Amino acid sequence: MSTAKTFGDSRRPYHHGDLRRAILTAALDVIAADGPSGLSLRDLARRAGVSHAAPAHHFKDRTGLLTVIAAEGFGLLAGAIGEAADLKDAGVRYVRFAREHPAHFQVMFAPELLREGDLELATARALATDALRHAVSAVPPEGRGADARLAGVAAWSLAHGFATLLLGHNLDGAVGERDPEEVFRVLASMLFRVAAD
Amino acid sequence: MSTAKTFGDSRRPYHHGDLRRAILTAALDVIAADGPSGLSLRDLARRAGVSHAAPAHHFKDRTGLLTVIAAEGFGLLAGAIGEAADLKDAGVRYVRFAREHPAHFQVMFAPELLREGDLELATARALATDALRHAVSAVPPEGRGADARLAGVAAWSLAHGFATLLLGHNLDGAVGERDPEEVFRVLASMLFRVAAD
DNA sequence: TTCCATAACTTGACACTGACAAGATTGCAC
DNA sequence: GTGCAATCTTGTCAGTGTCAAGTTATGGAA
Repeated sequence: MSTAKTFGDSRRPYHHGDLRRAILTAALDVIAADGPSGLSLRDLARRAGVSHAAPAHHFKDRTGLLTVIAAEGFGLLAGAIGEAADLKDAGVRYVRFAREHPAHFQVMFAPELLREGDLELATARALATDALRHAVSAVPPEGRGADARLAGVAAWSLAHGFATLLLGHNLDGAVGERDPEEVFRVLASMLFRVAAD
Repeated sequence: MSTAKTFGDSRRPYHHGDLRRAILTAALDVIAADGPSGLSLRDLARRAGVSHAAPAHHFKDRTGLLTVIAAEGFGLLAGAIGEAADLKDAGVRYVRFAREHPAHFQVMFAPELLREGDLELATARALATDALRHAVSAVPPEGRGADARLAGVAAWSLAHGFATLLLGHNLDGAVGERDPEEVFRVLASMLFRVAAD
């Protein structure tokens, strides 16, 4: 009933309660700070106050943990892009997602760290690409040149490159004090002049 | 005189001869195949047929090895972009560089794996950014909107995003059988209509 | 309420890794 | 030739991922 499962002593309960989420959030912190290479399951276990083998029960592997994070990321991204008004807005939301969820973003595009066959990952990724495809289809044909598919590739490349360079601090000088989203709006306008501002 | 320094026996010589380069190329192979996370100094030592601590003498660290690779990459990239005729060509060369040197490319933009204070890295990176800046300045003002700096950011973002997504096999479906460089040319044309083909 | 199947977690072990220290071997300048 | 510095080896340590086997709690059926 009370918070302490065991008698009123100082020992922590045998069951953590929400270890899975605790490890996930700790992992996101570590990745955002030091990248996926700085991640250690044993370190996450220590942060959560559990034994070194506890994480394996929830995620099987280091790869399993990262795969869950990637799938979660694609789900979040799909939700964000799904609400976009037009393609430029989708790009802005893509950049916003990368800035708000840098750990997810990094892991999502590090295929060598993921269990590529994972079902949840595949479905979440499909959701995100569908959302992108839908945003592309909303652009009037005269605004996107001959090939609609290439317009999508262009938009994705621009947003992805901008987000990646931003997270890697490669644009600190160029962006300066300006809001990165506003800067990206300018770039997007260069790409699709029809759907301007 | 002969290739075998020691008597005609089967034992390898104490000195490798070109261990530094041997380890570098082995590292590039591993990274291209499995990413930087798949890199192990001991594995590289085994491939080169030397003891496990030999690599440390040439690169100090795992970080040191990766920093050398990144610096080499920026040097190669600067050389490639420096020969570009215009900004679109610079973008094409950027994409070509990423495809021809995927290991370099990955490491160059993984700052958490690098010794950021390293001098050779800083100078090589400065060379590359200068080459990019120069390519941007060659675009006529009416072709690049108000801010020249933003035109550079747009071009860099587009090329970087396209290259990154390409290496991650995120564009396999969209590019199909076409030559990626030709596809990128189309994307670049969308960005800068003035400097069209 | 009792009981038990199962989920959640621990303990222990093994092979592997990066890093450091100290010693052995070799080439090269003088 | 001789000495010195660069190159490479051997040995060791702490840290990591992963597996196997045991311990503890939980939830539902009887």
